[in-house]
Amino acid sequence: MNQAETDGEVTRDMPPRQIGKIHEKTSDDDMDIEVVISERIKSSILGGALAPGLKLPEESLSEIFGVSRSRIRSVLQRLAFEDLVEIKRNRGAFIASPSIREARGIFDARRVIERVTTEIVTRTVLTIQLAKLHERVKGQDEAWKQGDYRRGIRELGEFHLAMCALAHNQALTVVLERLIRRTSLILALYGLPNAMMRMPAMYTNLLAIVERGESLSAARAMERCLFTLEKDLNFRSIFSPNAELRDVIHAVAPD
Amino acid sequence: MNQAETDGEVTRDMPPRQIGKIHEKTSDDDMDIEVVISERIKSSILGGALAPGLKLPEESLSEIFGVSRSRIRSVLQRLAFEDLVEIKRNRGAFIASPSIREARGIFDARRVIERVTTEIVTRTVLTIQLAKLHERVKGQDEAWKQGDYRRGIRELGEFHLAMCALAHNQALTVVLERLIRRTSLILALYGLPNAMMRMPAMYTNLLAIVERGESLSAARAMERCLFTLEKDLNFRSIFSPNAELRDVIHAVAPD
DNA sequence: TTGACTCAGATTGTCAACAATTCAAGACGG
DNA sequence: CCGTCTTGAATTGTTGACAATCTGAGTCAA
Repeated sequence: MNQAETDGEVTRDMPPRQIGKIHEKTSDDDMDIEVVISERIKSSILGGALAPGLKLPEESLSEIFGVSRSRIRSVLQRLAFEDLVEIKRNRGAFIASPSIREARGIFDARRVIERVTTEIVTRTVLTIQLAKLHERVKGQDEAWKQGDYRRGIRELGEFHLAMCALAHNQALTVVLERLIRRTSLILALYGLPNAMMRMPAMYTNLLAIVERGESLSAARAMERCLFTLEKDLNFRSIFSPNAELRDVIHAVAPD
Repeated sequence: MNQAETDGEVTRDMPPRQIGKIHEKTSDDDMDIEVVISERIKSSILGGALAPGLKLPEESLSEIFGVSRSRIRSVLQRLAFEDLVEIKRNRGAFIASPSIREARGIFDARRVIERVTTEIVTRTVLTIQLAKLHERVKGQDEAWKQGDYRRGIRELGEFHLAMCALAHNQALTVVLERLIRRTSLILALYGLPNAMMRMPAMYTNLLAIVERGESLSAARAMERCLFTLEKDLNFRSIFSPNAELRDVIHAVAPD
């Protein structure tokens, strides 16, 4: 998130008000090419199209996206900071492959954080503010039913993030965001679609408890959601090991 | 931490055992120059020698350290991910200047996490494992008394990190590490040396409670430590605004 | 056959020149 | 005097060429 601020238009200091015409292209959809590429690769990884440990050669990517290698290099650097790829010195970038142990640790950490935030939210939030969360659950449900695994994972992550955001602690939200990214990768690599379909019901239940204001119970319900997600991981997923990078990435529609 | 793994010797895959002579310079203290530069700048910032918001021009740094601009560029990128500097597109890198609001958020987040980890540690740790923590407190005490502010802050951070590490949750430790880095910056910029001198006593007290195994009480003591740190911030510290970058950075001994 | 060495081919790391952007100072008209 | 536009120096962004490094196949002796 920190890095996301430094590129694109967020950083641009807007003048307090428009005084005459300043520049011609004030409305930039100039969206940074590096962000686009990075999102594209991220989608491919999170869509489960790329096997963990797969190498991402700079030149292949630079040809695929039609930009110079240095640009790709910068993108890979960014993805490395997001823990989606792993850069080994003089050897290149590879799709990250989180271990079982690491996955367990991530879920442990999330339970610690989300237990607390859920409790806070339950005590402070107004029912109307939960509308967004209900939407996420609905979106997630649709996604699973349509077999859109990638969207399902995204909606699931955004549900948790939105919930945390209601606790109004910026630092915790940033921290959780990182953990959620990592979780999304884990789900993409090792999650079981069938198991996922049971999640929306659990989230609906969680929201009902939140609305009733039962904070401790809500915290426990959140913990159960996370336990369920963790329980249904399968660390022996199969990937097609020799798929062509170009085909795989092109096959994934940009978000 | 993720990034720290990708440079230096950690990444190098050592052969399972030495078979004859492989390379001549097996013992490399070849330590990556970028790491050195990055540590140097970090020291200057955390030593409080550089004012928040100060610009870090690529060329000045490249002259100071005698390396090409691209190297500096990469270093600044890394420091940006560590939240020590802020990179604004087309405008360069600046020393980060966290706001009051942000500082409060950081401490809130840390209380949530460290409350739990302290409780876990108190329930599971053996007294002998606390030796390292006692050392940190001692080191911190010495540092404050000698007026070595930078070391004091470092020891303080490492105390908290070491405590968290005893809870054996890798993911939480990584997350806390980030928050501690940010806290160190905040203390360097806005902390009051006099107020800091009271900390070692508080930590000693905390450790005593941990040793007695009173987990809830320990968690509360940890919270009090964090509250005290937060309370004694002074957001109007004065910096010498026109110090020469070269002098300031050279004046700081590398760690 | 095994293990150590050698040597291309491929891939990543680094650099220095060039292009694009920002920022501050000055000119200009109202 | 205020706001706008112009201009140019300073700074950052980008590129393509070159250097350093890794990998793996092939060679050779034991």
